Amino acid sequence: MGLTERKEREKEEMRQKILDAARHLFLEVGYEKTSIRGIAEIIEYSPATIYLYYKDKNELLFSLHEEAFLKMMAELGQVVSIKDSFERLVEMGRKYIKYALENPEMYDLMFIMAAPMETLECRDEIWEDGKKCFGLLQVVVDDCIKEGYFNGQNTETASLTVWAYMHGLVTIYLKNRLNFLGTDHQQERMNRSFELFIEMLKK
Amino acid sequence: MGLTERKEREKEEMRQKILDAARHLFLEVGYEKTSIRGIAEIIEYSPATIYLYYKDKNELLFSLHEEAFLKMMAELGQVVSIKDSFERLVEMGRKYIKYALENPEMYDLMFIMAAPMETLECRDEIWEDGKKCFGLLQVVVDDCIKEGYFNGQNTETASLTVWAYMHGLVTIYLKNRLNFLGTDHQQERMNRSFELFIEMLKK
DNA sequence: TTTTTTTTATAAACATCGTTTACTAAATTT
DNA sequence: AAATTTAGTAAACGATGTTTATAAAAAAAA
Repeated sequence: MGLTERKEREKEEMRQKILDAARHLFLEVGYEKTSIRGIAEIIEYSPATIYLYYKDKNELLFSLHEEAFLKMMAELGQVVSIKDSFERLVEMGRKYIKYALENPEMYDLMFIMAAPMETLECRDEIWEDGKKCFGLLQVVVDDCIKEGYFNGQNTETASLTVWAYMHGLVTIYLKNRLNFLGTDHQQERMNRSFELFIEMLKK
Repeated sequence: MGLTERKEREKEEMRQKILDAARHLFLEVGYEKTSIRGIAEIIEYSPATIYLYYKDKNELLFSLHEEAFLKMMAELGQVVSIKDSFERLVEMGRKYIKYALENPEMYDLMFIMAAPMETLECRDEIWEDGKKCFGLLQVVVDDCIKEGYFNGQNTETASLTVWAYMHGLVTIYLKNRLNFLGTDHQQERMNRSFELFIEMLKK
């Protein structure tokens, strides 16, 4: 009779409403200051209500982290239009850096924070978002391998190596560990390093 | 009359006592559960007393992070005995991985957490520990460059590239972002990647 | 040796936080 | 219309880092 459907829809709307508030706070004031109480205030419900829609804060953060992956993958996916395989990989790297630097809080959530991973562990699921995103990289790396790059290494190893470098580069910067080099020109130094890495990949 | 000296010594002893308790809790139950109250209980003083010796929790974590750097640098420094420059760099990489995997909480404190860096920012000092540690790497990389590696790149760029890769590799693993590959054999996959990276450095 | 002053320590409180419990009011089913 | 399920909340619980007012101990000055 369409009643359970309406209920289901309303429930989903409420979840979305909570998520919107969470995202807003997260981007506005950062992770540290994003509280359940703060979210509750924005949506004008009591804090306890949030627990009717999300098991705990970790689950909420996990949902946010899923959203962030969708956005990042949409941006990384744009490189399909590039014909040359290696140039496709290079551009993907650039877009990865761009995303990380423009969305530092989300990047943290996706690849550093423990919270979202903990919801997976207690249900022992696999990390689907990470797997899919890594898959995106693997496809491009595989194309490069077919053209003779990475001298015949297997796709997974080569992809992991590229990812590790990219991730290391952006997190060193985002977590302010590049401060001992002057506070200026840090991004220039990153670019130089990125170009060297690209050269190394060319073998 | 040696009185101020004794006072100074006692003050330093108390700071050390607090630091010992903090380190103990940190290694025992992890960062998340290390609280000022917990530290106070161990040393059998009131929580407020700790604030007579450390400005805030960040400063305490900063002291811990300094200790961790001393230990890491002692371990990385062992490679001086290796004659061949490139092999010295490789071994340094292995030791870096080893340290990170054996001291995950301390590694987090040194290179990921915001807290210790914040004590620097409010006094706008430079990050001496990071600078020194990076210097250790630079010396080894520079020796490699002199022997023709990194085809004539400048030392800083080459060092940053190596560090970024190493840091990325260990943090992806430590922060459980390698879980989508089976929960087993993760360290094997890291080793394969490390070896590929070494090959890439050989140009 | 008193008396004053400085240092050291703390109990209690403040303002947060994530989360749970007991309860009410509204919506739905019978 | 009565019984039952659902949605929402106020208040509390047990934490957290930190500050303030106050007391006790130690050192300096008288």
